Amino acid sequence: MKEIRVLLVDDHQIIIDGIGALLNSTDGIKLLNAASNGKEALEILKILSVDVVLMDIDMPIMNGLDAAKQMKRNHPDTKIIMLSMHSEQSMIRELIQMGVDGYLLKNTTKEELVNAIKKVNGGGQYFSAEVTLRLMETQAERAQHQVEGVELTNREIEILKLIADGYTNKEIGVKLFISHRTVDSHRTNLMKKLEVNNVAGLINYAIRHGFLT
Amino acid sequence: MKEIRVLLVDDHQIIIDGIGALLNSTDGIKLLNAASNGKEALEILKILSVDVVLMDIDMPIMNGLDAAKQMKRNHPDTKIIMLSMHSEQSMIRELIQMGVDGYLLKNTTKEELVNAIKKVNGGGQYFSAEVTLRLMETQAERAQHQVEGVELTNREIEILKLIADGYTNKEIGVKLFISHRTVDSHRTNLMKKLEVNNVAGLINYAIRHGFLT
DNA sequence: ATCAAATTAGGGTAAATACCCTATGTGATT
DNA sequence: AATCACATAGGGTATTTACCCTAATTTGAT
Repeated sequence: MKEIRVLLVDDHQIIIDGIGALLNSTDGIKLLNAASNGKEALEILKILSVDVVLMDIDMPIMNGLDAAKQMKRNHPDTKIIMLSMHSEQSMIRELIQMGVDGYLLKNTTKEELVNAIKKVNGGGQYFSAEVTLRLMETQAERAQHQVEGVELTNREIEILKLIADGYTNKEIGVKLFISHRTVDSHRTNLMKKLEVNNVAGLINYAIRHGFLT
Repeated sequence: MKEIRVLLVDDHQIIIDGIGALLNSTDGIKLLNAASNGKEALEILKILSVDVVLMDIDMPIMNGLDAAKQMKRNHPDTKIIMLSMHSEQSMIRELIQMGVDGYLLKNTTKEELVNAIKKVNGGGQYFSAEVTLRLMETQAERAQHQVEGVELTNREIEILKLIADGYTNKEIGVKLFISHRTVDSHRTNLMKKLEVNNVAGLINYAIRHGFLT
């Protein structure tokens, strides 16, 4: 039987080493190069033939979300499993709509990981039980702000980071040499785009999308 | 030469499996049971003799910070290496003052990990280069709110979570059947305890200490 | 039984945010 | 030339937060 060619994408070297050690001792799975962010992963996909991409969501330079989007466009046959260290409630729906084939939460075991890789390689989907649960809960309870396809401008991201760092509009204005009213405008636009209505919502978004180190 | 007995503490099963696979293939290191939170780890320490504890900071039930504090009190000979997935700026000083023997950031390699374990087992300290750098930067630039030995009450933690979820004082009051002025009192106390002065600071604390799933 | 901590709650005020609105300049695209 | 996205900025207002203060009640521990 042909080996499943797996590309590992994670900015945590220790996880690459760890999962690498796990998968290399598994028959039927061949681990290719590892990439430390989405951009690198896309470069590798241009060169190598990959069956399954195992990718973290939170990464610098290019996050897993954007990377998955591009991969599905350029390499529709390559399967993608997202491996998330947090449990991002609202993002899961977006990923599924995007066509991601699997989603594993942090408390995955070696067995589940191997199982998931084999399943998606065979054309199936694999979502851990916790994800499925959370999905239904999201559907039922929450107003589920999906915020699909939202794009923030550079200035907005810059200001979002400063808000998350605890600076007030006035302080941000001084820092960026603009009026605090302008900062307020950006803040309002951010909240409208992200469908939240206070600073807590903004920060939660910033965290989920890796704007905070 | 005697093997180094290592206890792994992490709530991410995949990391336990991964690092487990790494360390089991390393001569001179014997991996004991793994624990998924600080409380479990302390239970294991009561029973087994452990040379080095390798522990994540963000964990449910009992986080790495509190666990390390207790370990240093009850088992002063056991060495502790903190393994952090984020890069928490302000926490590092606190850990060092607490007597933690090593601190590794997420982008650690297998080599560095093994190196660190051997070094602290021999009575030394090991801090990754990035940590040292960040430490000096913290010392120079930031106001470095250390917040050492701060303890939050159950009610405070409950309210902190709700604030981080984006609820206003009024909404929290309705939820908990108390006056919004009481919520404000708790909010004020939280900010005083944590030495921050707005909701962003509170949320950042909540995240660093794993109060947010 | 007593004491300390936790939780409750309010008075008062200044600052900041949230949320409407309009409007201008700039640079890229068509 | 016209359009559009972006960044800029202000008017106005209601709400919320931040930060002082005091104080009563509850709860748990010695």
